[in-house]
Amino acid sequence: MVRILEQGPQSARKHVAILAAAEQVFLRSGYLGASMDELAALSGVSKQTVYKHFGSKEALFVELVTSMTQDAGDRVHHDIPDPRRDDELEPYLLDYAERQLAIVLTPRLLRLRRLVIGEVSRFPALATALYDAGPARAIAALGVVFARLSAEGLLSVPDPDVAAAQFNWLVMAGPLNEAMLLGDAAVPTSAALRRHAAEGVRVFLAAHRPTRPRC
Amino acid sequence: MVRILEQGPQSARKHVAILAAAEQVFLRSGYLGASMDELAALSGVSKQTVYKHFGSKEALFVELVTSMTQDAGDRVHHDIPDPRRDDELEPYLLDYAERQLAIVLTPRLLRLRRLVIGEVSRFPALATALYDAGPARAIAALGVVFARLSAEGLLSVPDPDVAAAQFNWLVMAGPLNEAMLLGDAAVPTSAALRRHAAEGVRVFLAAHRPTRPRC
DNA sequence: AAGAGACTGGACTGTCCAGTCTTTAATCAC
DNA sequence: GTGATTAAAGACTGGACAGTCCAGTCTCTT
Repeated sequence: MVRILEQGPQSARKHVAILAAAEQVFLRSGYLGASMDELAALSGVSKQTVYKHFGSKEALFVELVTSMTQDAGDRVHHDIPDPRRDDELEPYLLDYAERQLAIVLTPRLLRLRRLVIGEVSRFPALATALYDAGPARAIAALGVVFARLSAEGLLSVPDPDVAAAQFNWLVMAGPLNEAMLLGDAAVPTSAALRRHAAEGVRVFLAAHRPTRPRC
Repeated sequence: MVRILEQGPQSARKHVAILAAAEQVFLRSGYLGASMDELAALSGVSKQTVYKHFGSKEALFVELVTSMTQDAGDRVHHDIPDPRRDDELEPYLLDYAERQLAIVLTPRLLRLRRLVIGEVSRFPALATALYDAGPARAIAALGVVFARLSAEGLLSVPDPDVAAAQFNWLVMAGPLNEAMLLGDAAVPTSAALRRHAAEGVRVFLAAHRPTRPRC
């Protein structure tokens, strides 16, 4: 066999090939619907090799889902700036909302989410991990920012974490729940998402901007 | 329906027994994980009878899910009063929010939702039906109310349907998404849900109450 | 170059399952 | 009461699938 690209040791290459095939097969067919035979064929590797690398269908599934979950969670929390002045607040929230929407509404992640939700009773730990790496992490990070903004008087929130959760869902919930049930094709265009984000930010700021002295 | 009744009460009893067993088995094990043998045994009926009544696993699943979806949708929209005066507004929204939360966060409906989401690619129509009977219907109904309230000056919303969606998700999204991923045990107590609803209503009204003349 | 370990292909086991078929029991007409 | 019709029970079929096994080949390291 002539190999054009020698990308490191064979074993490592097969490992990632198996993971790539697993992603495709599991996301398409679900946990029970996925066949290890098909998966092995798709990764261009023998079944034995799959079992050598991952032990069992269950273990492969768990490893795939946790790694996808971690990656996605990390991607969201990558170099977010911090608003300092009052006129930076709205653009900051807008940017944050658009960024989060763009990532979470990726077809790949939507399918992952559906898969994990459908398997909650079989793999509760995977769902918890997704919640922690997703909404929980995002809300916590936002809560920290809101707490500071509130202390500095740029924002008036009684409870920063509550406000963070409200902002998060105000922006995310509509498109996310639509996408969950109506399929990947129901994800709005990025222009529509930008408008949606702007409406969420507007309401949030209308409720939480510090009251200015009257008259 | 008529056909069933014509076949005598015994047949009708078996029909509902099968549906009850199907609910239990499908909600516990998922579509692929559910076994028709187990389902038949649980309903105290032979497999032949199951197939006589429903034709196939797929047909039984579709009928079960659509009927549960319809029932749930109808239950939410049952005798909702209408706010007339300004001081009725907040109690109305609170009551609506609590009611909606109480119904949607039922373990039975949560499991149904997980099941349907997990089967989006296999049964897209079921998911669409759930979206229409759930969020879409709730938001549309709320939009009508908000439009009237806005026309009467009790509320200040640029777009009633957008506001309705925002209110809906402000109230529902947090608990619902938690429940989706963290399991039925993660549903807050009704007291906690009442507080959560109150916070949602507070923010919504802070953003949308008509501006009063100052000083 | 050579040994250690990874990989292959495919056959194989045991299990499970949707859906059907045959046999048995019940129900009706007369 | 008897014969005909219908429903039910559960055995059965064909196929799929996770995971194992094996004999022989290939790849990496030293």
